[in-house]
Amino acid sequence: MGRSPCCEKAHTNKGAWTKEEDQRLIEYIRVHGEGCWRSLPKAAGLLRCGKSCRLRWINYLRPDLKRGNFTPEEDELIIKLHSLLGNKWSLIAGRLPGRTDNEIKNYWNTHIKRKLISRGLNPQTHRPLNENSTHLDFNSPPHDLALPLRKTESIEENNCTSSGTTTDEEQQQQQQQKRKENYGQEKCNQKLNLELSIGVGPTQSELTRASSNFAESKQGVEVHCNYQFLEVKQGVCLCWQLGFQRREELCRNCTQNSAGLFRYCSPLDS
DNA sequence: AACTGCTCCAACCGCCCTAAG
DNA sequence: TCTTAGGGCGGTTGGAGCAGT
Repeated sequence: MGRSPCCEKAHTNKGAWTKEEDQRLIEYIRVHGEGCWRSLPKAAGLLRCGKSCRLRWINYLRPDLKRGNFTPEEDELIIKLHSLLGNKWSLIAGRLPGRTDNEIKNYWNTHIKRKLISRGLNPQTHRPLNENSTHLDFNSPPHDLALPLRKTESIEENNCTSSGTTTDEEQQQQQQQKRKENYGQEKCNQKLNLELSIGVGPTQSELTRASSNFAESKQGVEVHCNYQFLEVKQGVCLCWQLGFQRREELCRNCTQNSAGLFRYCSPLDS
């Protein structure tokens, strides 16, 4: 049994919004406020999916949106935040008032990627393009790591292909693939208590202090973040947890603070 | 003018998470 | 504890607009 669709697709409009639809949506939200997107279209007299209404409002109609080109300061802030957060566009957008995750995502894909490449940097890793990849890759588990089956993983979940039949080997491959895909997320969600933070320098005292917030100017765009810190639970080197370090002892990338927590620390610009 | 290729971005899709029952 | 609806998110797509030929 699959999930029921979010709306009756046969009776909804798709594609570009008309001015009339925009006006109806704006007017409805002005009177009733945001919320309950599923029932909104009917109440507002719109032949649209609730999700579509939400997207239209959040990405285009919201009155607090800042339209227009990104400033160089915003460019740099996005780059810095991406180097820390990866493709967490909503988190990045949260640091750029008036910008939406969709807008930033599009801008990243169309402008900033190229900008970084022209600087000789890999847009995903923020490291030099010609450098051998030795950084922490949160999306790939170590090759030799035996990954346990998740509790929620069922055979039914994995044994169907588009043709409807699979061999045992295919099933195993699919399960392994799925586990690999889940690995990075799982590491972050379950085993690591990651505290992302941006600081101003590499010293130990600053490491402690740097669990803090961004150093922001009045406009919230001037950010000093030459280093990235990832903090993990007591007594375990982060690199070991991720499988990049064979022994639990401290590796060269991690430092231990006074609370016994291990931090991964690497310069963003290196 | 017509065609082609490229860029940009609004919108959609499908999955995941979470709160409520 | 389990199920499900609803919201949120990241990845992808499609089409409008523009430049080059």
